[in-house]
Amino acid sequence: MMAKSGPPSKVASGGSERSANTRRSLIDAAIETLKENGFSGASARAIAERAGLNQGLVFYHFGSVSNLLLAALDAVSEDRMIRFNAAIENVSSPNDLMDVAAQIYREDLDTGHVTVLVEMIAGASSTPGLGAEVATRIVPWFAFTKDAIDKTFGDSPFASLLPADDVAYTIVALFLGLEMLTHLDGDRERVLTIFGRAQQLVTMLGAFNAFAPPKETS
Amino acid sequence: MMAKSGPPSKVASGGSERSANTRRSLIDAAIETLKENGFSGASARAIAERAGLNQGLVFYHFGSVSNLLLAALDAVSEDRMIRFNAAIENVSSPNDLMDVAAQIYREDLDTGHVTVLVEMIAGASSTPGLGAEVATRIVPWFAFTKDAIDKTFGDSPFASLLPADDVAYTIVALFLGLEMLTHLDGDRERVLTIFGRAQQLVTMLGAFNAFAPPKETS
DNA sequence: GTCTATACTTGGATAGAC
DNA sequence: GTCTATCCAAGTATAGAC
Repeated sequence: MMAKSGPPSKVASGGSERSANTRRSLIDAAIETLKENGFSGASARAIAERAGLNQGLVFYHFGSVSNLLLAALDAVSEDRMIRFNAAIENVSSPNDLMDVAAQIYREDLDTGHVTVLVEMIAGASSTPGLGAEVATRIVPWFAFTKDAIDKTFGDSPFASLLPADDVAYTIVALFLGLEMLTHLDGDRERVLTIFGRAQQLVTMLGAFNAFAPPKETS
Repeated sequence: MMAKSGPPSKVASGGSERSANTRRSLIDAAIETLKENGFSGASARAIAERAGLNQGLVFYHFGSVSNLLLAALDAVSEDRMIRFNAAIENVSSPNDLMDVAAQIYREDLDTGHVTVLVEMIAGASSTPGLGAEVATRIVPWFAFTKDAIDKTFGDSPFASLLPADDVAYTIVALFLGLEMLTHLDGDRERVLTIFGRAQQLVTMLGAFNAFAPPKETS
């Protein structure tokens, strides 16, 4: 039987290596373009130029600019989830979690991965149907955050008052908002000091309620 | 002496009433377009069409699309500041403030005013110089939030641990993030219950620390 | 002074080349 | 199957009409 025709399917199965390389280049360029020029600057031409490829390839490989941007969001999400899961692997106390949260925030600022998410959310209202696609792709971020909270604050007296999924929703919102503001004013340090204060607060409340007995890091 | 020529100045002084009306129509249409179609959908054509005006008027009255969008942001900010200041007029306790915060959030969801801000922040990276302009226009939001915190939490024991301006920065970020997520998933109720829980928490910590003696609303 | 008709540029999408 | 040349729509901006 012969190889099938038409544009390559979303799944990478069977596509030639050349095709896969082109797709990967476009996705990488899309991520960079979203970070530097935002959603409204992420045109097929701008992305293809950055990748050194013909802009028509965007439509051949992904069908539309929106689909390419969603593929870029998928790539970023996957990358982040692997990193996040590794980061909370050995975390058990609220204090550990605060350390990890600050570390992750610092990384996100450097890599600009949250910027991609922010731009996609903000840009979603421009194209019918895009919002739903983006919404689907955020679910893992909520799930991850909720797990991290359960893992560390699960037996705290606050747990009954504050359902983990509502807290997770709030934390994700806070990350997005802080990313936006930091991106705008360029004041990295401010948010890092805010994380420091939050950590003090957690420590204080922990000692107060005796749900997080002081223990040395590691 | 004769009336001066050229495009009308930014300040409304001296401009004819007709000019002022046109400008106002364009600004209103720009706000609506930002809310419904986002930054990337807010083109001169889309805005002018919504206003029932020729798209060339955008450039005559504002010089560029970016300038019109900034004027729209100014209008929204001014409107919100008036409302905010009225809202905290008679507020003194943390509990009152939480009530007002929830009320303001509800209004913002209805009017979509925060959406305008979010879209402008996210869209700022597309055009050189726009970010700085937007940043300037957020300053009053921080200032307002800080004042509200000082007014209600100023004599709380937390005040020394958490500087009001850092808290204000965080609260603004949280509002922006919650707006984004709510806009995306359409789940109004979720955030309102979150506000409810936050209020419980404030009450609890207040009683705990005896800085907010229970008092009936009004 | 205000606005419209027109010029030019960029973007999305595809027909056809390899 | 992969990619490029080309087409048409949408965007910004201005020259010129009123």
